[in-house]
Amino acid sequence: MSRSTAVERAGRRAPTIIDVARRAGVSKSVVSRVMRSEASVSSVSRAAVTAAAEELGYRANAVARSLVQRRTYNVGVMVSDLHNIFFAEVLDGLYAAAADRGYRTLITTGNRDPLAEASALEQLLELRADGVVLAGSRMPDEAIAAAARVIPIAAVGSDLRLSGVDVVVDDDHKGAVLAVEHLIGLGHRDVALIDGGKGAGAAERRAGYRSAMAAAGLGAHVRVEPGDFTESGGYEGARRLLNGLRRPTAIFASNDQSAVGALNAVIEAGLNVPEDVSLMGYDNTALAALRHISLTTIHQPRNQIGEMAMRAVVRRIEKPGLAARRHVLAPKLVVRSTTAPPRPIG
Amino acid sequence: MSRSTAVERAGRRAPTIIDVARRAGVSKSVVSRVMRSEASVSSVSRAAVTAAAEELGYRANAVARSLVQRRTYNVGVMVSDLHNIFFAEVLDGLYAAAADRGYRTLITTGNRDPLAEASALEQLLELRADGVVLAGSRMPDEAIAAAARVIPIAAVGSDLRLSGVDVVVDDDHKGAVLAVEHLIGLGHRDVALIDGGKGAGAAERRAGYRSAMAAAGLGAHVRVEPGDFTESGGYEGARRLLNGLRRPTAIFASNDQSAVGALNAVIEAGLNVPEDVSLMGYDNTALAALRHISLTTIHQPRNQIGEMAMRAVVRRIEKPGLAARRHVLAPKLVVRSTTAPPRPIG
DNA sequence: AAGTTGGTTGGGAACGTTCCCACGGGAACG
DNA sequence: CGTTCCCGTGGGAACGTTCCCAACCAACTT
Repeated sequence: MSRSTAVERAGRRAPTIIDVARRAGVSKSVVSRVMRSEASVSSVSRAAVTAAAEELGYRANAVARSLVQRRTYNVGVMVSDLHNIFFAEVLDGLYAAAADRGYRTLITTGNRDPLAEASALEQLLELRADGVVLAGSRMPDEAIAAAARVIPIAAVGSDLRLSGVDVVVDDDHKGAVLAVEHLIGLGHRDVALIDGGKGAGAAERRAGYRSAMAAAGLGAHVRVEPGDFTESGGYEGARRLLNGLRRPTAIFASNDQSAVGALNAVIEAGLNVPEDVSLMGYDNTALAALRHISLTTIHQPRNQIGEMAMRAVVRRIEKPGLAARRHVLAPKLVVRSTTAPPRPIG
Repeated sequence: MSRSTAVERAGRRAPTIIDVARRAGVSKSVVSRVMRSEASVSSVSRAAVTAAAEELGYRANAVARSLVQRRTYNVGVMVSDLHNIFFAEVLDGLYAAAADRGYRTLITTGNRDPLAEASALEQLLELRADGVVLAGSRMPDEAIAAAARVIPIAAVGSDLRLSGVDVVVDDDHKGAVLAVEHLIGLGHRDVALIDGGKGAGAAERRAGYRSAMAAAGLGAHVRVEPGDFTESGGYEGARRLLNGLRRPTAIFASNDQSAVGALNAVIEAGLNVPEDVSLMGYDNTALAALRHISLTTIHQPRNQIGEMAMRAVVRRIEKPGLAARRHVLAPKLVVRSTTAPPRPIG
């Protein structure tokens, strides 16, 4: 087999720093200095190099640079599920924060498959990313911990408790408390929860629901209906709740997706939202904001979550000694049209 | 300044092929051969190398490999907007096709900003991606053409006509015809369009609407209401249509997002869908599938679009001489609950 | 006048691989 | 028994940069 690659056979190779140097009549060192906009280059040389580079269509080779610098200025982001719009805004925050600090963001995904996630992470390590952000990972803790020994890692959207990994989470417990307090404040007593099962943050939300109910003296009214963060899970859960003996006057679904399913079940049962049943979601996704749905929900500062995660990783890239931390952000209540006081008794 | 990088100061450097060779008692060549699973290595050496690599936690350095091979086996994907769930499924297709062919997928985004898109593309070129897929790009044609001279490029989700760039599109004209024929087949005559403005595919959908109406002898009933592919655009458009003199019995919105806005306007006007007004969208996004919305729409084979695009790029990476092509895929009608025959007159 | 300084330049080593070539030794062959 | 062949191996060059060091020249200082 010939030494030349497919790409090269195409035509001429991409110009290198040497080609530019030759054309500009200077040494490769000068070209390198101009490209990195270092100060100590005469304006004559600088102009010659700039012109030559322009004429040749020269583009710096990040691969070679990374090799010699032993760092890439890339931060890898492993997104468990690109279908989940939640992560889109997190990515916005990640991007902005990375760009601010002179880093690029490289996205890979595991398509919700732990095995694929592990291989995506492995890929990032082979590419020698300087740091990694895991968004909603479902990998086993030990796999993450092993990687964290090699490279700074931050995790968002999954509440793992690993030393050596920065974790950025919304305070789901507090968010759930906010939701339940809102409903109780409207006068509801029979507030049921549609659970999120093993989903990210579901346990905290459940605990928040329980403690807010207890704090209001409504411990006896606690009712947790199984669910799984999906629309159909919400639908089924709401149906069971509505067919039950004591129909709740308010339903708190663990996320917006399942709240939309629940909304449908309520309407199918011939009931009105919010007159007959109040309904809440969690996450404040684009779904909740749709006029046609207009769901009262809890907002997570997604953008800020991404920003914090990137900041945490970069901080530890640049000062490798530092310890990883846990960053907790405050959620916010967003009132829309699906919650109202319960019908007066009688 | 010291030569050592931040990463290195942390602790020991990542092990190299040389470290493995020393520990296994062989030369670096043998290690390299084992890592690339080449045949001509004795089983003894192979075992020694494997063990040594394992013990040291050796991981191949893709940066160094890319440098010497003059190719990275990375295909860059520039997604104009990660918030658009449409692209998530395209990405699935891209990923699967890339993995099949031994390539990795690197995602970047331009956040709908042409300038940011251009710099994202530039970044991919500096990283020496072997090829690029543009998903929904809004960059000027000339910028794309310039890049296409350097590297194989495929575009999806935007219907540019550039030689040197593979283009994969859904046949939007045909999709619109499908939609209108469905409505006409149900008995509708007053079918209005909520337009997509300058959005990707909007012009073709408009043309398809017009020609299907004309073909059915309903040219006089053509009514194109401005819109912009957003929910609020759909809402406003539908309001204007419903307040007009001759209220349409069916509304074809240029995408699902605007159809949901229109749905809301119809309901607000005290009308029922589909009894009073039939409603169609386009794209078959997750939104349309929600029980609560259950929108009749046109399905684009998103997964397949991604697959085709990746296949096209890889084909030209491996045979640089080949010409770029245009690939057109067929859309499909998906009937749900928002379309029905019009009310009988009288 | 000689030394010092500072700005500018060029060359060589290094980064961690892959690829090519050469070499040695045993098996197969004549 | 000598030649040829093949398998396994090792070493050096190359990939395109950055970084360090040395060298040069002009201007300034003492």
